[in-house]
Amino acid sequence: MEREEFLSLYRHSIAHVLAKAVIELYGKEVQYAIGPQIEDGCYYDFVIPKAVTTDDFKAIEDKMREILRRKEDWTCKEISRADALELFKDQKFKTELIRDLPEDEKLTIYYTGDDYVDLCRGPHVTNSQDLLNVAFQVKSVSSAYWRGDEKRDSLQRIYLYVFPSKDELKAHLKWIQEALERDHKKIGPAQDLFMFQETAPGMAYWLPRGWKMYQELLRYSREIQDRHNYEEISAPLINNKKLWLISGHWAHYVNNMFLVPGVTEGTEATDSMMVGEKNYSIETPDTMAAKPMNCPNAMMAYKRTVHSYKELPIRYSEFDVIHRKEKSGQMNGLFRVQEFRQDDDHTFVTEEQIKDEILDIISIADEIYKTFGVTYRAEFSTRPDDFMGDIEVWNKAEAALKEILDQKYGEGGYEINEGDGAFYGPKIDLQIKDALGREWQCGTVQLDFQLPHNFELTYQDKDGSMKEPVVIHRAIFGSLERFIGILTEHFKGAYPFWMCPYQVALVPIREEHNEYAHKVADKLQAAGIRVEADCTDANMKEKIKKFKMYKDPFIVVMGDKEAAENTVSINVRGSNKQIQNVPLDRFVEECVKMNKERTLDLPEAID
RNA sequence: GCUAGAGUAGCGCAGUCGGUAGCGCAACUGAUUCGUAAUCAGUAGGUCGAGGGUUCAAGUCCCUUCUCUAGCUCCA
Repeated sequence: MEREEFLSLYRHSIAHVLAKAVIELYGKEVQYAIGPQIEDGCYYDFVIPKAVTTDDFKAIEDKMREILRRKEDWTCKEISRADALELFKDQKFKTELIRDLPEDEKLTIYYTGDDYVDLCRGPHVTNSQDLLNVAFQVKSVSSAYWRGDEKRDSLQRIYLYVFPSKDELKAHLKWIQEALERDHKKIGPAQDLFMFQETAPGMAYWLPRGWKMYQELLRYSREIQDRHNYEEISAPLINNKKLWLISGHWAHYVNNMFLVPGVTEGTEATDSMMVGEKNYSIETPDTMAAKPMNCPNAMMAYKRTVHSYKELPIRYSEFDVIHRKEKSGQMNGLFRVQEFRQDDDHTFVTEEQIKDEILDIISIADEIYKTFGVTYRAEFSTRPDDFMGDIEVWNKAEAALKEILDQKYGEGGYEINEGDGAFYGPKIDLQIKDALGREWQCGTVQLDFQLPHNFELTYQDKDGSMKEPVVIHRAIFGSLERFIGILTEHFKGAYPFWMCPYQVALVPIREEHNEYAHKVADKLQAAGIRVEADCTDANMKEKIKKFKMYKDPFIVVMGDKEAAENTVSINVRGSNKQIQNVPLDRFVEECVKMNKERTLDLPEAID
């Protein structure tokens, strides 16, 4: 049997055992919904009269083991729709599932023993005995909405780890443990890169070391964008409500925006407005809002003057700070924050230019991701039901995107999410995994037919007629914050040389070697290398320990010998060996080269 | 927002049955001047996330609230 099938069979069967255990523990009034397998096990969704907590995990596991030891037979039966409805008449979720299946669908049910039955396609084991060697453990409990809809029932979801053997379960738990050590929320503050503080939830403080890295990423982004003829702008961080009314954000996004209420003395709050079912009455004519996106300002920058078709594409990039208010419980370290910068761009193109422009964007993405050695997965999201604009334009745009994706990743080399595009246009998202295997959207390329329309943007075409440009929104890092979070976990805090806050750390052995240390520091600095030195009277082991903690790529120790011979002794990050007797000039040269080439790995030797 | 968990010195943690808050590292002072990840000695550091309640007495029990973590939903 293939491993996949094996896992599926066992994990899915264990889910049934979990449901049976929960019912035996908490009574017949338990409502059980669905229990699929997932990457590291399975889960099952329930309505349980009591809240399940970590204290209950052991009881659940024990009950499951007890059930397995009964060695009950699993029997499968085909059943009519009517009989199924009768059988599950007390189970509201099962009833809904049955009703949603096509009339002629053959229904199967599985009995585990004779007192537990579940609606299920199967297949399953034939006797609980087959599951006795399977290793499982309750992982966690969380709330989950029935059918993923927050307006419907809130269920208790119990997650299990399930593996074919104890060893594999153990290995998996160890992997999780190691992943936690890569956690950027631990590494970041430990290396003095960034921190969070209660008075500004979801908004990072960038500390001196982290800010150096941040600036380095910006520098890299600018370097590439210059090469591709992007022009950088910067625009107001807060804008009057009028702008958001035009862009549509007030109607579609106001719940995610930080408002700056009007405070002009004597101004009546006359301008109340219904958004959904909420009445915003605090507004005055001078109500402002922090920008959650850069697009409206970019539209205004374009609109300041008339444009000829000869000017297009026009690429306005910007790195301004944006704010998005999130519901509590949604924040997650740097992965999900309320204040961040994107490597954002709005490109204004003619319809004919869409394809070439997107090819160029993808080539930029490939270049950038390759520099970091991270891999990504592309997702294509197409026209949703509530789309706006001309369906012909949509079709053309989707066809163009699809052609690019097929060409680039091959058919089936990317995921298609039908109907998942934005109401204003289709999009391509680039997803990257974190240490725990969770995927985060980083890069995004979105076509927009709506904003140019709302802002009445035009260009004058060859024949003298005024036409509407298409806007491409794109970001490669996505948000700098999220990307740095991803990189931190990817590199476990040992970043590539070129982006490290400090690239070389200097350790003079005794105070009399400080003079030589200053000379080395000056030389490196003059060559554009970020260098830090510890010229205190601490002993060298302490100095080395501190710089190891910061994961500086090169720790250079210098004593009598080095000062006399004008050389350096290099302790390379990740290795206990030293590279000795390297002439100072040769070392500087090597550092400059690594910066220029943005080398991923550190050298084992410097000849 | 929902479910569960967590919050004690800068960091990592201990604190039993409710009885005056402790350890290690880091910091500071002094000694040590050292060849590749923890030299020695001393000193200082806390409104126990915040607010309220119970009690003679609360880090500990109860309520409210904030922040963080995992997951759900939503998103870059």
